Amino acid sequence: MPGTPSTVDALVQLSFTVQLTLTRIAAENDLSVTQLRLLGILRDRTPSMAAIAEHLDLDRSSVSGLIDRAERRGLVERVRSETDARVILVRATPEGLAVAESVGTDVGTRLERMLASARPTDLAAIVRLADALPQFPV
Amino acid sequence: MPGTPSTVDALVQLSFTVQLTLTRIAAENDLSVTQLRLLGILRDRTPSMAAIAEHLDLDRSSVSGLIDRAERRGLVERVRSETDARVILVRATPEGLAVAESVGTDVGTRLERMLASARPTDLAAIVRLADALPQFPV
DNA sequence: TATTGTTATACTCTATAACTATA
DNA sequence: TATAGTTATAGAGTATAACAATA
Repeated sequence: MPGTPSTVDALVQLSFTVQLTLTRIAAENDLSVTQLRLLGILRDRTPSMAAIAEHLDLDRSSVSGLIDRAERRGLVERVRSETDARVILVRATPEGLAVAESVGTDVGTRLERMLASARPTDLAAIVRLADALPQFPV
Repeated sequence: MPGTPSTVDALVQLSFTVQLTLTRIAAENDLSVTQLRLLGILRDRTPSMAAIAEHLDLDRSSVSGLIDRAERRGLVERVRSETDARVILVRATPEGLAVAESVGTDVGTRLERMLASARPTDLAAIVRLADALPQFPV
């Protein structure tokens, strides 16, 4: 009984539990989940506005506002591309990086604690599933 | 290697994939994810405003607005409780129920399709995990 | 012409604080 | 006093449409 209702229900429930954890950690740091995701991206990249939009599956106009607010808070900065004058690159500030590190550690700690009682073989299944599934749904 | 980074990463990624699916299905039906969840709750219940707030982990004032908008669109209706004059119960209209059914089927279909290539034993693990984990995180 | 990013606008979602009505 | 719900307000997030600058 592979793709049964109970499987789908479990997946949705699991997803909301994770999202609620992320929402709370974000709120504790005065951030939204979207800002959290943004900082996660900027930990190891300096992407263009367009690349961020694609990554977050948002319209470019939404990203403009997102970066405006993050910039106003000193978390990121806009940098002109030197090879294409149309392009704006977004880079985390030192403070932004510090917040990203701290929040990332927090997420790890909280979710690991949540998983503490689970069977190791079930956790291995999660990793296999995430690898097998398309990151962007059809 | 139970609660390792890779496990946490997989869980977060899985969660965002599911959320993206839900967001898209909601958008196709001109709904938000929150309205989707609301309709899901009202499929088999007629809860009070306070009960909805608890279920969705929202402030009561947020639920007031949520129900305002759903009511304006003819999806739900407010009903006075007959046992406590302070309480307002929320009931899905026939149209709201129809939308809830349709969307519910859609979610099932899309997620099952997404899971089609997964191993049955991994899906069983998902169900066990969802059962074992606290629905409301610590 | 096509692409990148912004702005104007409008809406949903959310919380805090102050309020009314009922228990 | 305590609880249920609403309103006013403020801000974040999001999309669509129209725009300017650059390729």
